[in-house]
Amino acid sequence: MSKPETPIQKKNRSAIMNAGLEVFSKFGFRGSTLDQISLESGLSKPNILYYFKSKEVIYTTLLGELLTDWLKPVRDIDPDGDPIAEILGYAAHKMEMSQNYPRQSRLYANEIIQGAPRISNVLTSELHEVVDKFAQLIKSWSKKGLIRDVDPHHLIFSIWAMTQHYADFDFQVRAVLGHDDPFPKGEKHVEDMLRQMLTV
Amino acid sequence: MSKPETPIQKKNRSAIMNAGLEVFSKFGFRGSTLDQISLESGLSKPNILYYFKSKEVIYTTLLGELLTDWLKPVRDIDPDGDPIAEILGYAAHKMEMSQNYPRQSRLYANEIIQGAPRISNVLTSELHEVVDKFAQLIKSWSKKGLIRDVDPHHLIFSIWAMTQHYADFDFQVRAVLGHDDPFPKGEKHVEDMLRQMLTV
DNA sequence: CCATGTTTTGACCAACTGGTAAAATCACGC
DNA sequence: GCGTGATTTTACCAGTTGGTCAAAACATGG
Repeated sequence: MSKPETPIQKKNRSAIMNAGLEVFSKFGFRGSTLDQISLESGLSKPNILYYFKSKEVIYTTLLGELLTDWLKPVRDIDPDGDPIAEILGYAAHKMEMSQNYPRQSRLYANEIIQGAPRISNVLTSELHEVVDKFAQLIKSWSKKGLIRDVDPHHLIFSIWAMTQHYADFDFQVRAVLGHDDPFPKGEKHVEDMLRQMLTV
Repeated sequence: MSKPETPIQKKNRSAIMNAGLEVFSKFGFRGSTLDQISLESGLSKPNILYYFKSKEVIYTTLLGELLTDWLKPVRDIDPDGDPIAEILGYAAHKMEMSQNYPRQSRLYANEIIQGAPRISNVLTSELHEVVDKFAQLIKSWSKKGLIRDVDPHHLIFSIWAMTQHYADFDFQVRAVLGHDDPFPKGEKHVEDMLRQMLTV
């Protein structure tokens, strides 16, 4: 029914989304202003509000899109695949996301640090559920002796932490490394780390 | 010369520091207001500015204290100690800091996510230097065959990431775990992970 | 209990904030 | 090239923000 989107709408909406991501990922919801988004997108403030009815709607739209992308790769893990390949594949995927979409990662980090005021329900329902399922799968792999005996939840936290670190703390990582690019080596390191942890 | 601090100054300054930490760690510099700090500390806004000349001074004072605490445990690593014990000890220390001082960790995370506008010089000088020294030490341990051959810088990133995750993403961790307390198990997991990674 | 320095408050300000309303401009099918 | 709806702008508003200032209240040693 609802949406025959004109090309100009498509263009402007996406410009706002992009500018919003840029600004919100740096300063969080409270620290960001419509003027910043206006400057970044090249659209006037009232024009932005013509496409999104409030600052909050821009923010929550971004968060919504993000959560979908965030949960998908967990759901895509194949219970019948090779355990170590599946887990390493998931980590590699997250690593690519950190490399190619660091702003999304920082937006998410900002939201969680604040106490996830706008997505706490998703965390306690959808995320909780999806992660529990993954954790059970890991447990079952352990029991079958296909991987080392590990705490599944904390293993998942480690994967998130290590991979997202390259996006969220990008600035620090580069400051410490100097001119050395973080990525090829970081990816190998994370893979190595997980393989050591999981190989029986 | 300068500072015979009266008890009342001491009390109020520390109340402001504490309130500032509470607020800034949640909302970052831009997202925080003096009114919030005023409410949190119980001091009126002009009274706060009587003790610190601006919002920025409160923030940078907090960051300064933080960086000292942050760098100290890296400097305390004993080059002549047992390699695995030293590295695991450092990780355990960071883990305790995440448990006992999560707000500091989140304040720092917020600053880095923003691109570290107020501490980039410290990162590229002091932190860079301290970390390089630690990395060299790790490298030398590897060469002597005392630990596995690992990328020292990325190992350090992993330790930071895994440990700080429990502070920065506390909300998510608890949402995923439900009622299960993150800490005793998280600590064991991180230790296990690092031991597997480092043991030859 | 007074004098002096310290601490706190109330009143205020200019800049910025998210958002509105209506008029002006534009795009496009006819 | 015209009319209609989509888009953009201009002008504006009320609330919030960081910060100032002078006066008031307080503390404390003599």
